[in-house]
Amino acid sequence: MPPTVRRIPRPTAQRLSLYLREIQPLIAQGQPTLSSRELGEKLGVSSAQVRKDLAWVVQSSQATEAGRSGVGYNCVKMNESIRQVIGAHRRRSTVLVGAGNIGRALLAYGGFAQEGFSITAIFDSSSRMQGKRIGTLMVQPMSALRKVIRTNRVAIGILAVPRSAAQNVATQLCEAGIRGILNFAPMRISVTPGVSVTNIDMSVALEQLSMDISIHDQLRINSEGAA
Amino acid sequence: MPPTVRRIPRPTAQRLSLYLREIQPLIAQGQPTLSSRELGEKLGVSSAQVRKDLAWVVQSSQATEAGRSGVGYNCVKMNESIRQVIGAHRRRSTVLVGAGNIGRALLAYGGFAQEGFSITAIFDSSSRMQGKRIGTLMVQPMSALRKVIRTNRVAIGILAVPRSAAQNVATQLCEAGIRGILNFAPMRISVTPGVSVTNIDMSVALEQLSMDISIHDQLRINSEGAA
DNA sequence: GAATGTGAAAATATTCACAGCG
DNA sequence: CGCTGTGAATATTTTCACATTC
Repeated sequence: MPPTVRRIPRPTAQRLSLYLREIQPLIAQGQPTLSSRELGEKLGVSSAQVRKDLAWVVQSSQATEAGRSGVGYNCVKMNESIRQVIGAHRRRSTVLVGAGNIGRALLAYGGFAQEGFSITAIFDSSSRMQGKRIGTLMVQPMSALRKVIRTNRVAIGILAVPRSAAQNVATQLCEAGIRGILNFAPMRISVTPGVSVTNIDMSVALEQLSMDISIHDQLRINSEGAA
Repeated sequence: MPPTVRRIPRPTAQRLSLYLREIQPLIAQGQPTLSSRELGEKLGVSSAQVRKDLAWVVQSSQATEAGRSGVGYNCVKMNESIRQVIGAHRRRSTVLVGAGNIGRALLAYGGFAQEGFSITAIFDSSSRMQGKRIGTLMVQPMSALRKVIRTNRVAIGILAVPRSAAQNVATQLCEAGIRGILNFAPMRISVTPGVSVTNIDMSVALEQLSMDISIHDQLRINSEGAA
């Protein structure tokens, strides 16, 4: 039996995306290598952390070559290996459900295409939206969802509908055989086993920030009192 | 000397927002109490975890009363205590910089007001947007930013501008004395010490999801191979 | 010298399990 | 009973520190 292949740690996984975004511009400007210290400083992460993370990448991607002592990591190689681990080495097609502001913001951002994700189709339940063009895509009725996902083997559904509709749409996505859902609705959705969900929840983020501010305040008060 | 008051753990902090959202509808329907098991099941968290988290809330908020054995937690009391810990017990005023799709999505969502956050003003550097009304607010020029933040003691800046403008605006927010920034730009921003930042990064989220899907695939393959 | 790669140590976070309360 | 509160045990993640390589 192989010695229990441990899964990639979640915090590591999150940082890999950040590394990717730092590395890419460097490749564009032709920088050949990058040290763990340099990369870490850009992101406020310790160099040891970067090396541990990249060690996971090398292991998981079965890359032939890793970093070089005294030199650093090869930017191009690292980019490829990280993208392979992330699963962004081949394009993943997505559908967007909900043609409201969030949906349009995503389309406008566009950085996705560069990262290997492409939006295949847009759906909206409102007949007012249907048939409208957003960018190069036409908004389709929900009735077309299942077929589009099946025939294009769409992996990811982006759920950008109001809370009240979210669970219903999530269920439809699951039934159509989606593999993962990026959920912008401010609620937990339940899905078929085997379907992954990532939540982007602006209320939670705002409250997190508020809490950080409160904590900061308390530290300030404490240190003033102590000093 | 007090026995080193440990800071609230970050994962706990994130879950508190989720607890809040589950509790609020229950209060509205008049449910008096909630057990850690019930709350945990709604969110896929163990009951022990919920109790540990709520123990932090009780400690940090210096609440007089906590849960009751055999009964559960008082919904109303818990709501108040959590909001106090989060710093949402009194309204925090925010400004929105960037009147694009993300900004409008935030305004349209509106759930913030209910949670104790209110958007005081909107700014945009484009003269095309300036003077336009979005909801009840008028888009103001960047030149007004500093004064509005100072005079209204605005705590939070929501940064919804393109990547290229993000660092510049962040710096302006810091100089105006902002306490925290909710950053939607797909990059790390650097800020004055003492200013908190929370990032909402859609690329990172999408890649996280992609990775989860890949991992799922591998498990499937492995277990098929093993079986 | 400058950097990687990595065990070992430390710090954090989660789960267990049970005494004790209502 | 059912449920909280919490130490103790476990698991996970980060940091340290150093032998090793270029």
